[in-house]
Amino acid sequence: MEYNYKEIEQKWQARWAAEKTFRVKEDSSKPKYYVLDMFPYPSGAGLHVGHPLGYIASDIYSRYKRLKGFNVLHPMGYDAFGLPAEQYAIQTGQHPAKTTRNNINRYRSQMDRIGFSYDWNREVRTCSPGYYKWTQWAFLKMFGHWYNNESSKAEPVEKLVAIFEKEGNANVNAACTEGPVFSAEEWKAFSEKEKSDALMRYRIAYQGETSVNWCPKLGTVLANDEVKEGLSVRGGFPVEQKKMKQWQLRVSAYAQRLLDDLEGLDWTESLKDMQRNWIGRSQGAEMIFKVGNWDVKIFTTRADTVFGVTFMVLAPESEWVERLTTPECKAAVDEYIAQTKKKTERERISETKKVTGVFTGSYGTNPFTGEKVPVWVSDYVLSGYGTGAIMAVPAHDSRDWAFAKRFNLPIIPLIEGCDVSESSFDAKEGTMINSGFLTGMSVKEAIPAAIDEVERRGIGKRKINYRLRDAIFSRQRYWGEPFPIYYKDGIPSPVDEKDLPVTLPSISSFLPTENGEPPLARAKDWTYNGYPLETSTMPGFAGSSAYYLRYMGPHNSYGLVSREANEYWRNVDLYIGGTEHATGHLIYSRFWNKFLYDLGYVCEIEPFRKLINQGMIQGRSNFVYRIKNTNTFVSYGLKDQYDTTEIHVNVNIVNADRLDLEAFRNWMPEYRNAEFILENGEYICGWAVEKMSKSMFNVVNPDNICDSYGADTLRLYEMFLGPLEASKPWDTKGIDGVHRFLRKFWRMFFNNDELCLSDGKPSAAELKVLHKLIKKVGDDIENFSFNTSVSAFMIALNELQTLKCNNREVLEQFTILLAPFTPHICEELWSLLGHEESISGARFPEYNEEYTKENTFEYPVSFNGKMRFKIELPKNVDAATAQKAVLENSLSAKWLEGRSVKKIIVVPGKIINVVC
RNA sequence: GCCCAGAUGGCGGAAUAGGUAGACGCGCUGGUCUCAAACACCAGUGCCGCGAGGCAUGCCGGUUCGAUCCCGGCUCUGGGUACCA
Repeated sequence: MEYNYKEIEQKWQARWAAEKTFRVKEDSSKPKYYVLDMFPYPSGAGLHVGHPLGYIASDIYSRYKRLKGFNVLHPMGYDAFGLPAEQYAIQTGQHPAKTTRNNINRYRSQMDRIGFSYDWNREVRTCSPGYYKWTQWAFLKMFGHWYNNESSKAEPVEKLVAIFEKEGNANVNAACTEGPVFSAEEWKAFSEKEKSDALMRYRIAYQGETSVNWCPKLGTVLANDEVKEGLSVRGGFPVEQKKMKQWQLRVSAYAQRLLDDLEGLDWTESLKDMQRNWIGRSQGAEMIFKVGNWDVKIFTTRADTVFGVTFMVLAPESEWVERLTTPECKAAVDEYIAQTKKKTERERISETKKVTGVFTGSYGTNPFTGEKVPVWVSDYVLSGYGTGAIMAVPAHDSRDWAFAKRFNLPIIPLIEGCDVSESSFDAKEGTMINSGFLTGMSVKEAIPAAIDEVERRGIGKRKINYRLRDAIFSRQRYWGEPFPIYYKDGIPSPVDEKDLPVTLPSISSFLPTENGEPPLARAKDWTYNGYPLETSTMPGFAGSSAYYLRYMGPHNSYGLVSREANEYWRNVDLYIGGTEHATGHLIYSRFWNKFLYDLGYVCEIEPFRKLINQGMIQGRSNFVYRIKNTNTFVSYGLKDQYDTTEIHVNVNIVNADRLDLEAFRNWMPEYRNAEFILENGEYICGWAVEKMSKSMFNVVNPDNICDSYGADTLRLYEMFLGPLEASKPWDTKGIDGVHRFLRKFWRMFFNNDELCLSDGKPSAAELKVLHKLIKKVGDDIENFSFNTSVSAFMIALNELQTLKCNNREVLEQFTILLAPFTPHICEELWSLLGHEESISGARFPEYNEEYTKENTFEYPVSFNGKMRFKIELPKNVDAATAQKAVLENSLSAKWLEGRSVKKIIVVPGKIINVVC
């Protein structure tokens, strides 16, 4: 009987679906385990072989955990709102809902072919109203809460109102937007609008004027993590800074908790580092500099360098600029600010080295020296960080140094022996000089001493700043969750919870309106109780922030997640996905979870206990070389003899870098009559590792691999390719070896087309092979070292083959071990072995050390210290010979001399353990 | 610039208590089977050398009886971040 993967895979995929093999329910009799994949955005291009890498790993782990007796929650869904579908809609007029549905169907059929063990009954789609109801619900909760720094948690706005009514806002310690202080009387006298505005500064979901990343090409604002190097991540369009009133989430309120709780997570250090850097905690001080009659607050982490301040700088957007600019300087300052406004983010970055700035005409007073220092404006100071104003210490800050050089401002060195003629001395080390009472201290002592003095004099205080900004939550787009907010006389008001979801209306065109409003403004009757509804929609990360909770009970209509389900499944035990979400989704999701935790809706402070980043599978492109102005192509090895152009060629008509000439001629009409210059009768293509993309003709579709090798081979091969976390190019060179292994495994069960197994007791040799494998595979899966476990299977199979093993028990256990990797073939063999139930209900074999023990013996020697070394010994060596061998042959004989060894443990041909 | 990770045959990669470097797979070479091919199986395969032997885990040094592994200093590659005061 031949290994017919096509038949086997179709058969078992159909059976799993029909028998709902992977459906799970809460079951308190079993320990739970929650394995989650980062759900995909269903793009029009479909899945390529890179996408399933993480899914295969998580599937193996899920199947393994089931064999280990766990109740495994392993769901899948779609992150279905987003820009590409809408851009496509603008181009083609097709409704994004329709293209999204088509793409999802395509994804689903591609995933089904690979044989994943998802509980599809729990599928979620972020764009379905039943799902986004809960995204809107969470938003309303955030709108209805504020962050109390005293209790370090979110509390209802009603409580805040009660405080305002009693004593105003002077003593409220909240994470909030700066604004005026008011008394209880003033609060009571406020108009509705004023009250709304005051509360808005406290809400966790709030509307506020802020400088945003505006992408004119996409017609929308973007969050910081959606912009890379001044270009939009989606589309790569330029982004500029613009002040706009936008919905925002007060993520910054949670900065410290997001930082602290990283400690308890089983994530890689590098990923935690990325989050730490993104949160960017820095400890320093706020200090007041008098400028005329004004108190200008600056933030610094180097209070110790205050004696070296030679000027001050304001951000162009700072509110101080207008007040501090003298009439004589006004024209120049206005001109400078107009120029910076025109620059895009990209230009600002690319011009990093160009130092620009302008003098305001005002002078500030150094609070320590009393000296007057000029106040400048420059775009190297950011309005969004600290106070938007700095004290400049050119001797010890490279940016200040560059600025001082450019504008000829004095540079005063403050650290003994430092040379600031060519560059600043930024390191926090050395002994202070020229620094009044700080002189003679080390920098490490001086920093806190300076801050203490600042606090003692009442000219400032300790302050911790975070780089993490509040998340901008509005998008001026159609294909996203509508906000459950309407405007009553201009006051943003929440839609009643019972009226959720606010469903996305159908509209005629997906473009902004003539007067620049978002597409939702085109919707007829976009109102709530007669009042206009918000016209922007939520960003992509809204729907992905709490989806892992919804999987716990996606059909319940009374809550995001039921208490019972949440208390059973708790949080994600294993999360697999790409690093690209390190500073986006993984921050937002943690924030969202913590907020819901504060409100008592979820029982764990962190959503994802363990996280693995699978590497990217890159494309391996192939090239042909056309001799210029001809239709002749020259093989890679001979191309240097001609003047050629390198052309990408479809990798699907290239096999092991050999071009299929006929297929090439048929590939495109222009190559119909192509001529070739071959080497050794073959056309060899050049190659390069690049991103997998359509335009480079290097996309490999998993369907093709399933056709020609089968899903089991694809699964096994993707794991065999290398460590899960490593990025690697897709290369089918080794796939035959993996396929060969499966065929060999299949043949172990048969003799002349007949199932042929012996029922006797396994031999000692067979048991040794089997139990070594049980140990190795179990350990490897636990450590996500799937590539080495595939090798272990190959080695074990070779050994069993050498032993001519056809023992039923041994092969049955081997099948169970292999089942998580290649479930189809294992199900088939399992059923041929007479089992009626799916192999997923089997138990992972128990490892028995007895079977794998080496021939070990111990005997006393004398020696101090403890060490191990290796030595070659003949088989069946006796103790005396062994000792002699150790002393004579070992590289360590010299070292052993004169020491007293107590005991040496010998394994023939292997390790000898020497104990003191 | 800063932070993180990595560098091992012709190739992907093993070796994670400091102890036979190169497992396993690909590729390549030779052989068996076959009319032939495919499949399968057997043997060989780090480099140099006819050989004995020598050299080998990016480079330079150190610790150790012994270093791919630990320490110091470089080089290069990949990822993150970018005026965050």
